[in-house]
Formats: sequence, structure tokens, C-alpha cells
Amino acid sequence: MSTVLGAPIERRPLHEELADQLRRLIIEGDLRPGEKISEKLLCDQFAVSRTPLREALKILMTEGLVLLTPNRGASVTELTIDDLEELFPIIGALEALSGELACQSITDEEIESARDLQAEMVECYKRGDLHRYFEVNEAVHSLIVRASRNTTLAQMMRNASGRIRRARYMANLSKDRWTAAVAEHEAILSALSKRDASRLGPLLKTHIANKFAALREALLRDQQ
Amino acid sequence: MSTVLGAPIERRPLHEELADQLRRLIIEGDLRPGEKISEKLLCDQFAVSRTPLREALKILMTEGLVLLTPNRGASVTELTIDDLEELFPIIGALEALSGELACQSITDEEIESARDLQAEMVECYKRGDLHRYFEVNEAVHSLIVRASRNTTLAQMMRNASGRIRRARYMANLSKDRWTAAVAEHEAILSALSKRDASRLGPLLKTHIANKFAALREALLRDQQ
DNA sequence: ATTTCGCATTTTGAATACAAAAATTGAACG
DNA sequence: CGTTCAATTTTTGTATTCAAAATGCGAAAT
Repeated sequence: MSTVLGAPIERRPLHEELADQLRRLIIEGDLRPGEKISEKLLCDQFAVSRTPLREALKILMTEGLVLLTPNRGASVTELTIDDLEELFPIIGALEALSGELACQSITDEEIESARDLQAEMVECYKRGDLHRYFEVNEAVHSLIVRASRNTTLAQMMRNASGRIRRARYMANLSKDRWTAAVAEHEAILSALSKRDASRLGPLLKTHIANKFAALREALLRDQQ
Repeated sequence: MSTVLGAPIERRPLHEELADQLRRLIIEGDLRPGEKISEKLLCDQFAVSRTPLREALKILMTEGLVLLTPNRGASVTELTIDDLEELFPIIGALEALSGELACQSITDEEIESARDLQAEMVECYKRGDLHRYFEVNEAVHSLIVRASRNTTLAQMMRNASGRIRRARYMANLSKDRWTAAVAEHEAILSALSKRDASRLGPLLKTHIANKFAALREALLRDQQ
């Protein structure tokens, strides 16, 4: 037998693939909050039977993305301000924890990467590229979570973030908030570089709290 | 129509009922960590078809209680020391958060209940009733979480606690740890009574950290 | 004209059936 | 004896079927 083995062929179960696709559709906003999910329609769309689709819906229900009402089918969960009000402190606490843990185990290379990302974020800010900014911003937070070396935490945060990522499309943030956010990230990077856990934790917590305060304000303003 | 309405009749879906039953079996330890879950066997046991059972397994997988391996079926997730090491800081952070939030909205009546529970815990300690102590202890933590008025947080903590509750049966804690835990609870109640969030948060975090340290030590000792 | 009721249609819940993969058995061979 | 490999059995993944509940619609009644 050859020593060079082929990549392990992956035969992912349908329900897994479906859950991924649906999760993306919901988070990206292609399936709107409150929108009814017709089993038949989606089955036709994806060309699968109802069995794996229903299994996928159960997964998304547990993740908080889908609401299942007995005998009445599935719908995309609404995302009210109250929901955000509940979620943000949780994300803040977990984010702070991830930062504190990251300080214990982050490598020099990772700090270097974080620096690069920070630089790119500033670039995006300067040229007003909000879309790319969001991406890089996400990359920074994701790097910190990865550096925490806690896969359970990473999974929980992925889940919590997935629920609120939809809020992005719910309101436009102000330029002021953007400016403040960039400054906050500067401080975060600084604390991370020095592996100063006792400073990084609160910084992240505050950062998330501010993010929410701005979002909340924008939402309340928009809905009038 | 009468003003006295009947209670809403509940017809729970089978997969929900099954998920509850299985969750209990796993948490209580009737289904052991690592144990293989035969679909056919459980279907016969519960007298249901595979469809709702499989849906229930998907739910438990998302909750981290069940491991699904493609084409190879389900098994109860193992609970290694590494897993606990990942989970405890998370629970600590969430518990601290719940305490801080609780300080903002807990009622006098709830504080009174907490006092009663504390008194009963001391009683249990004095007469060496470990089983009942665990129950009351759980009730205290549950009360704090409820007083946080954050259902999302409550759900997350229920899930996280569910994963580790099984560890109870993995090792015997020392009398010393028990003594310390009772003292810690005394301090927690005191901070809660005064609604002192900045004191309660760290107390809870430390309490959870100590709990884990003791468990970890006991596990390492036992497994030799 | 509006409401109510009954019937047909659609949709969901659960069981069964079928296909594909893995596990098991056992016989042949060393 | 142990190993290998093919055939059988079991188990899992998916589709289909059947039953029950909800929805939609039109006729009858007020």
C-alpha cells in the first residue's frame, strides 16, 4: 500500500449538511426572522426527503435558530430587543473569559496575527469598508477564542454569536460607534500583546456591552 | 363562556418526551458515559419507532450529551477530566454573571427563600445527608439563575450543568471540601442579601473554581 | 353582509419500508 | 491455533407511507 494516503473521503450525513445549509441561510438572513419554514418547500428545494430535514430542524431548534411549534411546523426565531438584551451579557461574559484564558496560552505567532488583523481593521475603517471590517473584526474575536484552547467555549460562542449575527442586518450603526470600536480594539490588542488577563477581560466585556448599547439604540431609533 | 378556563391540554411531541427521558437517563447515570446507544433496543424499550428517537438523539447531540458517529450510531459522551477542565471555567463565568444580574432584580421574597435553603443546607451538612444537600445546593443555584431574569442564560446553564452533573457519580468529595463549600455558600448568601453584585460575582466564580479543584483532585486520586 | 359550520386540502407526526454501510460469522488457508 | 476473506446478519441512513391535526374554502344561516 502506498504511504501517501488520499484524503479521507467524507460522506457527511444529509441531516448534517442540511443543518449547515439552513444555519447559513438563517444567519445570512436569506431566511428572515419569523419566516415560516415549510418542510415540503425545503425538501423540494434541497431534493431530500422530510426525514433528514426534520432531524436538521431539531438541531437548529436546540441552537435557538428555529422555533418548533407542535403540529404547526417550524419558523425562524424572531430576534427581539429583549432577546438581544439577554444574549449580550452572556456573550460579554464568555468573551471576557476567552480573553483571560487566551492570555495564558496564546503564542507569539498568534499575537503577530492579531496585530496584522488589527492593522487591516484600521485600514477598513479609514477607507469606509464596513463589510470587510465586519469580517476582520470577526476574525479577531475568533482568534482570541481559538487561543483560549477551550473547544467547548468556542462552540458555545459560535452558537451565541450565530444567534445575534442576524442583528447586523437589523440596524445601521453610527460612525461614532465605529470610531469608538476601533479604539477599543486597539486597547484590546494591547492587553492581549502583554498577556494581561486582568485588563483584557474587562476590556472585552465593556467592548461587547458598548456594541450592544449602540445596537440597541439604533434599533429603537429605527423602529420608530 | 366561563371566566374560569381549563388548563391548556398538552400534547407533547414524542421526540420531546423521548429527549427528556434520555437526558434524565444520561444525567442520572443510568446510561453510562461511553455506552453505546442501540436504536433498536431503545425503540423496543420505549415502544416507539426510530423516527422520533433519532430526532431526540439529534437534540441530545447538540446538547453535548450524545456522540453521533456517522454510520456507526450513537453513544453517551465520555466525560474526561479535560472536558471538565473546559466546562468549569464556563460555568464559573456564567454563574458569576447570573449572580450579578440577580442582584439587580431579586425580590425580598426570593432572598428569604434563599435564606431558608441555606439553613436547610447547613442542617444537611450537620446530619451528613449528602444526597439532600446536593438537592438543596442545586436549588440555591437555580434560584439565583431564576432571579437573574435571563431565560437564555438559564437555559445555557441548565445545559452546561447537565453535562457535568454526571461527574457527581465519578468521585467522592472530601469532608473538608464539604465544610469549605458550606462556608462559601454562607458568604454567597450574604452578598446576595445585600445585593452586592461586585462581591457576589467573584464569590460565585471562586466557589465554582474550588468545586472543580476538589473534583479534579478526587478524580485523579480515584483513577490511580 | 358577516359569521359559522362542514368538508376538502394541506401540513405535520410517526411508523414502516427500503438501501447502504458496518459488524459478525464461519469456513478455508496458512 | 490464528488469519483472511467472503457471505450473512445487523444496524444505520433515507425515502415512503399512513394517520392525525391544522388550514382553507365555500355554502348555509342569521
